[in-house]
Amino acid sequence: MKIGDLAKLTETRVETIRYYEAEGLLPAPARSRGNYRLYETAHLHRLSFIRRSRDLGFTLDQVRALLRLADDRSGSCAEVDRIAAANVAEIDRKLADLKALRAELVRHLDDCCATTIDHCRIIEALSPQPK
Amino acid sequence: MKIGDLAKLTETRVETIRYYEAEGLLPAPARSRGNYRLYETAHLHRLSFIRRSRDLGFTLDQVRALLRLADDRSGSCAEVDRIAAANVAEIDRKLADLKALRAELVRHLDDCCATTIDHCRIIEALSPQPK
DNA sequence: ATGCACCCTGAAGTCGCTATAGGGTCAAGA
DNA sequence: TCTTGACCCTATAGCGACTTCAGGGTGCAT
Repeated sequence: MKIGDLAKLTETRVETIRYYEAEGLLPAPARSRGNYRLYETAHLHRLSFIRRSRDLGFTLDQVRALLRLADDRSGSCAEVDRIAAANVAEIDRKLADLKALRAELVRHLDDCCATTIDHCRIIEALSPQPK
Repeated sequence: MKIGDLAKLTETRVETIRYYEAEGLLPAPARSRGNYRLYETAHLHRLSFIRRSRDLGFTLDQVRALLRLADDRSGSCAEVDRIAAANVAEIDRKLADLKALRAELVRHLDDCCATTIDHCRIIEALSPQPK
């Protein structure tokens, strides 16, 4: 399987696959006579795992750790849980931040009567000295 | 006022202030005999505006636009509203994504009995071929 | 004169890709 | 046989918004 086929199957850009290889996330595959990368099913599985992890918000470093952990089938999954829980905690922080942000922005937007800058509540909210 | 003082007043790192200057967001201040940057109150106001905007999730490009708009006190604030509304829309997209992410992660975490990798629901969820 | 906190510049590093330049490979069609 | 076109290769630079680093200079107190 060539890189373009793998890209289509995993909905990953070709450049991203090469990037993962350079980053050591995906093992370097065999090469054809014409120096094309030739992938096996194992690569497809590994790349799918990586993409799925990324979709769930794990960083590449976390993916690296998850891959390492997943390879030891008899190991404890406590560390996996820890990584996933850390991810949830991180998401919760972002959610809280974004909600507060949104509330503040909407408040100013609602206040703003949309006339001139001089009376714009948004600019006013951003300015250090209240008019 | 030296750069460190300005940094403290605005809770901004010194390097970030210099970065804003290089990016044209903050005008270059006068210099002391020893080549230290000497800031005026106007700089403090402008930097506060920038930081507040960044805190509200605006990109540096948006901040640039807001600063330009804010300078024309008699102009219309419709454009300001547009930028803020775009920001809210962006935040809403991020919120939706994060909520979905969180739900999926938590679901797998709840399922996981925390024994070995071989039975770990999280690893399983990430793996392409269900065990 | 020495130490220390602060300041300077310029360049490189961060994350996770994406894009660009400049080429090579390979199968099908004229 | 030649050419077209889709695909592949490497190496390098770019993105946003900073942060870090290397290698110095300044200014004040002891």
